[in-house]
Amino acid sequence: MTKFYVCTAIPYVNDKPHIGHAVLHLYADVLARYHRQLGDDVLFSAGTDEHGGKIAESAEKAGKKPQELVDEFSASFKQGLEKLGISNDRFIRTTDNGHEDRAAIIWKNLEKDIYKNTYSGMYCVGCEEFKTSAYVKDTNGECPLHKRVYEKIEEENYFFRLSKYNDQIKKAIESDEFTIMPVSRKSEILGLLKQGLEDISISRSAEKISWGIPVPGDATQVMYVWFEALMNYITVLGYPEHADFKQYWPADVQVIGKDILRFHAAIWPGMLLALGIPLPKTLYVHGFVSSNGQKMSKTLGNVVDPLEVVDKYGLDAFRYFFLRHGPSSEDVDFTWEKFESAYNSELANELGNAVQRVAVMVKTYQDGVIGNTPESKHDEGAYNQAMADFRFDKALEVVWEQIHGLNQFIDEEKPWVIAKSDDKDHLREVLATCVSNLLEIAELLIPFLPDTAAKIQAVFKDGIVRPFEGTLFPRLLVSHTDKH
RNA sequence: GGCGGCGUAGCUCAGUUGGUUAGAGCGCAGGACUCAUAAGCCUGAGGUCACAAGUUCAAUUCUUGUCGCCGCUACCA
Repeated sequence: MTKFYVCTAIPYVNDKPHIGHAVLHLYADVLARYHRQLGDDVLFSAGTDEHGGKIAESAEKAGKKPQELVDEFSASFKQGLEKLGISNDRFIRTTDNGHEDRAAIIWKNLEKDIYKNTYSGMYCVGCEEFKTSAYVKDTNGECPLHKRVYEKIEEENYFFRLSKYNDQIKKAIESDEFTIMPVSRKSEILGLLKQGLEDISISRSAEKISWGIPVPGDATQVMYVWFEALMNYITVLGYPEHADFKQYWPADVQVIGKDILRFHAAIWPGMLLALGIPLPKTLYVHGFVSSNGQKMSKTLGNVVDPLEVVDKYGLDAFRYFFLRHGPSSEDVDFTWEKFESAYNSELANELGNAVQRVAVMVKTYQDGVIGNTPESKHDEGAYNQAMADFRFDKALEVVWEQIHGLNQFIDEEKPWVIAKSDDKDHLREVLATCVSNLLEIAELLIPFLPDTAAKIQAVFKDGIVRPFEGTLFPRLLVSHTDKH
């Protein structure tokens, strides 16, 4: 049995989950479901990143202990995943004992490439990152992402000899031994590697940032949160000794957002090389979700809550929109107008209505009896290729072509005309063909719209049409007005 | 400043290893039908393929330049 290990970046939990997190997990979920359907031994891991100064700060503001704060936020992330139908097998928290213990082991195993040095620089607590002097100057001394002034920090830190692995990483990426998708991201990181990676600071003074995993053997330092968070992809498998690690590593796909490419395509592979374990096979990098072409932000007031969409239109409609209209471009643009248009024309009119018209005809003309369904097998090459390329939009396009084909078939055959003749056999044959088409479509939809696929199967499965309550994707009558 | 990408029908995009009529979806218009969630099906609409120059028998597709947009990165000779 082929194994398939997919893991998502673990969100930093100093705020509630947003639509970007939803999309991240959605893509990984589709891969997981697709590979389960193929019969692979799938492990899908997600989780939350919970240490660092920013969380300590948020906790203080909220008058809570860091642990309380991350317990709350982590729980809301976990709950969010459930509501989005994310089928992750594991949920790791970087405050789990298992992760903390194993992070210490990893640190020890990396020690040949760790050294102490004095670091001095401008630091943004928001980014948890030191900034170059040029960048500081460019941004007028204030982080544009977090709207906060940089702090000058000078301290002794541990450093990781990342520069040592520059060429190995580059080679692995160039040769696609470590594949980065889409290709534009591959060239982006190769550009960076061409300039050469510098060693990175991987610890912080425990005095300043106490909310972190202690550096083994040095109580004055805690691990830099990013350095330690990256380890989750193997600590969740029980690195180094657990059977799961041997079974599932290397990851077949790691799914991340474009903002953290550098950590996953440079630092993380450097760590793995230093540990002497294989690199992930593929890194899939997705874009952001914009709204009307603009970045979603609280100040603009255009933030869309994924759960609001799910509550209003249903889970599968949410999944559909981002899978069909997402991965084709750098960023997916969400507007209620676009969403509703896709919902009505593609889900309600084309798919939902096709299911309805077939079900009703079988019921009306044949008392619900379908009879023997012929084998329906379209060429799924394009679909599978699209899945291999992470082009979920293209895969769905293939499915929708098939839906269109079914609607065409119905219009050409005109079962309602046949029904008026005496040719019962022909009618039965035509309708059975429609049903087998729908069952095949349902099969293809399983990774994308699991509930819808199950509903379609439930209606047509056993040779008779089972009544189903309600409507698959009821048409929306009222149009939502987008606020600007 | 460096590296990379983009600019194609009203909108979102695909495509051309250079060559008679440049494609899809949405939107729009028209048509035939009625099983269905007033859904579905069919047809059509004709865009200087950013601009300029160059290479070529021939460029939207190659080269260079200009303008505009975006991503990464940096201040180095």
